[in-house]
Formats: sequence, structure tokens, C-alpha cells
Amino acid sequence: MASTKDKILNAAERLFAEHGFAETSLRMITTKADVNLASVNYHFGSKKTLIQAVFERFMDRFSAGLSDELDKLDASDSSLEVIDVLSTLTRPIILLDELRPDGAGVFMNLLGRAYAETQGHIRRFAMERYSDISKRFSMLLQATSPTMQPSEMFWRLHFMLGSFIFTLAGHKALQEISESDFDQKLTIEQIIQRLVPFMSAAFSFDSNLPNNHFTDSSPNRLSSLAGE
Amino acid sequence: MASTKDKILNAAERLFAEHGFAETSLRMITTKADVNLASVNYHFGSKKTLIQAVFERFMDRFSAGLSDELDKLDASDSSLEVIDVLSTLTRPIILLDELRPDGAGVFMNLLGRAYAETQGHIRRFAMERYSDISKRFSMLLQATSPTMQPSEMFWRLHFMLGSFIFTLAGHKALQEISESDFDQKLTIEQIIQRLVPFMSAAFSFDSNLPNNHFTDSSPNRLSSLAGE
DNA sequence: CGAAAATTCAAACAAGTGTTTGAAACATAC
DNA sequence: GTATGTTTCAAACACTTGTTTGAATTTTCG
Repeated sequence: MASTKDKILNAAERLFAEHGFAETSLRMITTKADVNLASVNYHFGSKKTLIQAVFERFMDRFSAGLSDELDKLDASDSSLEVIDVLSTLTRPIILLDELRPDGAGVFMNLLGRAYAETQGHIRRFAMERYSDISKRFSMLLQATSPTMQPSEMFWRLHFMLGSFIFTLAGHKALQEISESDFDQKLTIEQIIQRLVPFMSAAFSFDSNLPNNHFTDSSPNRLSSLAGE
Repeated sequence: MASTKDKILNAAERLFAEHGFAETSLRMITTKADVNLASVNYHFGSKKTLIQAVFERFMDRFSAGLSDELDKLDASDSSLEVIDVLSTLTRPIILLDELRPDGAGVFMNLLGRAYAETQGHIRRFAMERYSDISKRFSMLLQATSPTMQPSEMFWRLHFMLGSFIFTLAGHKALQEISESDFDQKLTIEQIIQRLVPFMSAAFSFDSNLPNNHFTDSSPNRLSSLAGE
């Protein structure tokens, strides 16, 4: 029998992912968890800190998994390629999905909502708590492309982050469309296995290459707003 | 002097983008707009339809701008490259930014929040109302890569969508980090001009190529969860 | 002008919110 | 077994929410 605390966390994480933080009331949570209303404030203090606790439980799992993968990468002596670094994300995500039904989707949904919080008490909390692992990941990525400017790498990293969070948070809807339109329903792992090579190709693009095809800014290409 | 209706829309769109739909009360909106509380229900019927109206105003602008760009593309007789199609997104987004302060950021923020809505009354509304323009865009993209499977293209398109929405919705926070860490604050346009070539390179990656570097699945690469 | 329609307004409504309270029930340890 | 600390519970609290009402005001137009 799960403890009251865990029952609350289990119910809360599903409801938060499904309806959002503000749209989920403590009464919805305690009803689903089959515990007394007051127990939330007793065990967690407030709704705000409950949200943090839900987030923390996922994030700890994920960052531990990612840390393991990065360890493996450090241990291997083969030269690092972009895809090797990006691939370290796969397993930690899949592990969440095995932890509980649609764990990865729930986690990414929470991540996306946390990021949307402009005032962002979660954001600040995550920043300081998981800065180590994120720095480590970004260092390794930088090592694959020594000539790339760190600022360019910074932006690319967030471009990628957007793809991951957005796609996996909404994977259920996307899976449905994919199934009805193409008769193929990808699993989370299959989605990631498409996403990783796709993003690796993007990262491998060298914007410093002169006369590069992708940075050709002849009138018909790119924005050229000025020319109108 | 703006009409009451417009004053409400103007106040609402900023507050929605800043705090989210649920976290923004009608009283916050009417206070900021300096109109009577009841006028929201009088002019828009309900909060739900107000949200739709705010969204619609942006989306109409954007899709009209995108439509123009796609027209230009149809008119040009040069062979289409991926970057030509992706570049059509730039101008419509920048135009929103010129329409009102941080228009692009506000719009992307709304888009992101609308997508997060799992139950999604906005999502359904957008699906049927803007299916034409989205189909047109995706057709043109498909034309640049005739050999690519439509299902693969579908997923890539949503990977890209995630990058755009996520990055531009949170661009303010990212700009701040970029400024403090690299002493360079990019404009929205500059962000897009990094994003478009980056994504174009990703789209140009051919996953059907045999023995491709990026799909090499030797033990150290990709997930290989089975092997544990 | 003056009747009709459209709009604004202050006030109230019912419903739902997070949180607090103090007694009851339970568990733990001496 | 009794005392101590922990946890649960029903009830109430103070407050905010979106929406409605009906009268007052403004605008429209013949």
C-alpha cells in the first residue's frame, strides 16, 4: 500500500500533465488519490511546493539516468560525434516511460508547462538544482564541435530542447494523427530515434563554411525584409 | 480611441502570454483595459471565446503573411530547396513583431499554451480553420524532398514546429542568458535566421542513405536498449 | 427631437479555490 | 498501559472565479 504522500504525488502528476497546474485543483487530486483534502497541505505545505515535488521526482530520475549515460561516454575512448552525445538522452527518457504508464509524456508535459511559466518559480528551482548535469551535457556537446562558437551552440541546444519537449509532450495527439494518416503509430522510443539523427544532422551543419548553401542570402533566400 | 472590444483584446493578449489563460482573470483584463467587468461577457460571450478571439487575431495575420510568401514561392520558377520553404516563415513572424511590441513572442507564447491544452478547444478550432495554409506549406516542403516518406516529413515538421514555438515563446529568457553569458543579445529576427538554416540542414538529412553516419547503430551509438 | 437599439455600469450571484482548524484516530516508545 | 508524537478527518474559513442582472447611459437613425 502506497503512502499518502506517494498517492498524492501519483495522482497529481497525471492530473497536472493532463490539465495543467492551475486547472488542477487540490480536490481533484485528493479525490483521485483517495486521501483527505488537508493532507496535501500537511505533507507538502502548499500547492506550489507540491508542484515542485512532482517535478523533482521526475527530474531526479531523469538526471540520474542522463548522468549514467554521460559517464559511459566519458569512459569510451572513441572520438565523440554529435550523435553520440544526443543519443545519451534516449535511455533516460525511455526509462521514465517504463517507470509508469506514459511517464515520458507526462514528464515532458510538465517540463513544457514549467517552461511556459514566465514568472517561473519552477524554472528558477530547476536552474540551480540541475545546472551541473546540464552544464556537463553542454560541455560534451561543445567538445564534438570545437570550432563552433559557444553562443551558436547555446542557441542550437535550445532549438533542440524545444523539439524534444514539444514533440514528446504532445506525442499522443501526434501519434493519433500519424496513425490515421499513415497507418503507423510510433512508440516514444521510435519518435526519439527519428528525432536524434534529425537533430544530429542539424548540429553538424557548419554555419561558418563560406558560401554555404544554407546561408546563401540571395534575394530569393532568407528574409531580406529590407529589400521591400 | 480604441473601442472597448479592442481594448479588451489588447489587454488580454498581453496578460495571457505573460501569465497563461487560467492564471489570467477577467478582472485583471478589464482593470488593465480600463473597461467594465461585464463588457467581456457582453462583447465576447465568455472567457473561452475571448481566448479564441485573441488567438484568431494573431493567427489571421500570420496565415495571411505566410500565404503571401507561399504565393511568391509558387511564382518563382527556380527549383525549390528546403531552405526556401522554411524561409517563408520568417517574414510573417517578423511582421507580428512590428504590429505591436514583442508581437512574435506573444503569439508564439499563445501558440505554445494552446498546444499544451490537452483537451484543447483552441487546438480543434485552429485545426479546421487553418488547415488549408498548413497543408499548403507541408505540400511545398514535401516537393523539396520527393523521395522522403510523407510520414517522415510529418514528424520532422513537428520537430521543427517545436523548435520555433519553444524558442520564440521563451526568447526573452533566452536573450537574457545569451546577453549575460556571451554579451550578445539577438533580436527575434536574428534568432530565426539561426534557426532556419539549422533546421534546413536537419531536413536535408537523408535517413534512407545506406550506412549513413547518423543511422549507424553500432553498440555505442543510439539507444540499443535491447542490448542490456 | 425622440424612439429604439446598443453599450456601460455597479452590484450581486453561485460555485470553486487554497488553506486552516481542532478534534479524532493511529502509531510509536517507554 | 499510558503518554507522546504523527497522521487523518470533516468542517469551516476567507477569497477569487466567471457570469448574470437590471437599471442607467450613450449612440443610432428616421
